[in-house]
Amino acid sequence: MAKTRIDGKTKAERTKESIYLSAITLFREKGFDSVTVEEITQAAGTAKGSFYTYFSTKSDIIVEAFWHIDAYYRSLAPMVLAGHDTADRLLRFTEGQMRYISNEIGCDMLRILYANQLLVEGSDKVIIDRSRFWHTFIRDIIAEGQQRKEVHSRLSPGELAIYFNRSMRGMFLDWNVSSAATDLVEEALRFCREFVLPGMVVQG
Amino acid sequence: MAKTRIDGKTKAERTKESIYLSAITLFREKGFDSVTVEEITQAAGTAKGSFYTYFSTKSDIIVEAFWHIDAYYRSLAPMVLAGHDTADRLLRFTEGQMRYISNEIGCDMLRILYANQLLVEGSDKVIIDRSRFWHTFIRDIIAEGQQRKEVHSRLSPGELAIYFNRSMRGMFLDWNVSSAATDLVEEALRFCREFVLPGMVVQG
DNA sequence: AGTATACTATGACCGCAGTCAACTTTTTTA
DNA sequence: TAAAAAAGTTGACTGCGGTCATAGTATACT
Repeated sequence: MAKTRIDGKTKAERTKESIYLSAITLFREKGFDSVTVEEITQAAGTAKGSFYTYFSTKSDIIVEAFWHIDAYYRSLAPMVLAGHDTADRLLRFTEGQMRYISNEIGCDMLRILYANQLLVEGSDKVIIDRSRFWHTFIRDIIAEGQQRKEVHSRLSPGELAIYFNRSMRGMFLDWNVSSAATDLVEEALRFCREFVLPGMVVQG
Repeated sequence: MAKTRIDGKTKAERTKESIYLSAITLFREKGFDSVTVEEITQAAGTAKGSFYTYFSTKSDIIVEAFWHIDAYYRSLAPMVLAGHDTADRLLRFTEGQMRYISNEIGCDMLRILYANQLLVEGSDKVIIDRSRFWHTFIRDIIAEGQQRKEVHSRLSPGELAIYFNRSMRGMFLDWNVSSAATDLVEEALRFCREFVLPGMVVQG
């Protein structure tokens, strides 16, 4: 007998989703640190122990949320690909990304994500995963750039994508450690345009 | 009346140092997570509460240790400045730095440091502090490079130093999140030589 | 010296993330 | 459909980082 489904979801799926949604809502309302796991499960109508059936740490909620961000990045694709050359495309993507992170995600959630990725071993490393759209999209833009002779080819597209995204992670880190003291979009575009891109794109 | 000193140190200084040394020793022996604050203070011959008279979190011990690292970076200066051009110098510094971090500090301590800098607000942000030798030394190398026309001058030396070091923080982050899956020295030199420097130094 | 003031030390206590053994419900097996 | 196995649920419990009121001890003041 197949699993009983309500609204197309098994009981487990519904419990997990309920916990996830309660958590996200509470984090937004009160901030990560001011929410307890007990509070989350109470809001979700279940017991504390159930949280750990579906998530291995409190911050895993945020990791889960970041796996979903690719959907947003995908939605940027048309606007990004409308850029007339590789540098323009990478700048467009960066602008969209930074705007989303600083406006929708926020410094605090990014902070928790990065700390999780550093401290929690064995968890999926969403920030460096190469199967994410963030990576493959940048890689494909670079690959096309190389074909157009707009990007140097001392390195493969995959490697260049890793290095480009690594630089952006450095940007995120600095922004976070400085407690969002600067405007992320502005600062990232400058960093990208003046520092990162000149080494990638042919000429300037 | 001046403070009573023993071995040139006040009582407070001796207590703090004793706690610091016990902590560092225990972290090395058992790893950060397996050491409790109580254990540290016991080894230091004092009470748990005293730890928080001198340090505001357990990980502050590691932050303290990182302020001292500049002494090591300083010792690298002659070897670095023997480099025949700016790119060579930056590579030499990077090699020394990465070798030190991966051999002497280790992935785990770096992990704790970065997590601390992300999570603990109000603490001194040692990883991005611009008065540190790490920053000023790189800045000065770049400034000389600009005078020699080896480095482009779209950006000031200070800004270029921030961007260069930001890239290295991205490197540290990736290395850490991947749990030191690659050789830091090798990977950082490649990243630096093939990706970061080409955008800074004139020509290639 | 004797008192006031600042600095230093203490450990019981608190809050919360994370664990776990017992329990309930669902699914599979026969 | 009944028994066995697996999946999901529970909340009391543990361990530890961090706090705080209290106590102790130096230094400064008169």
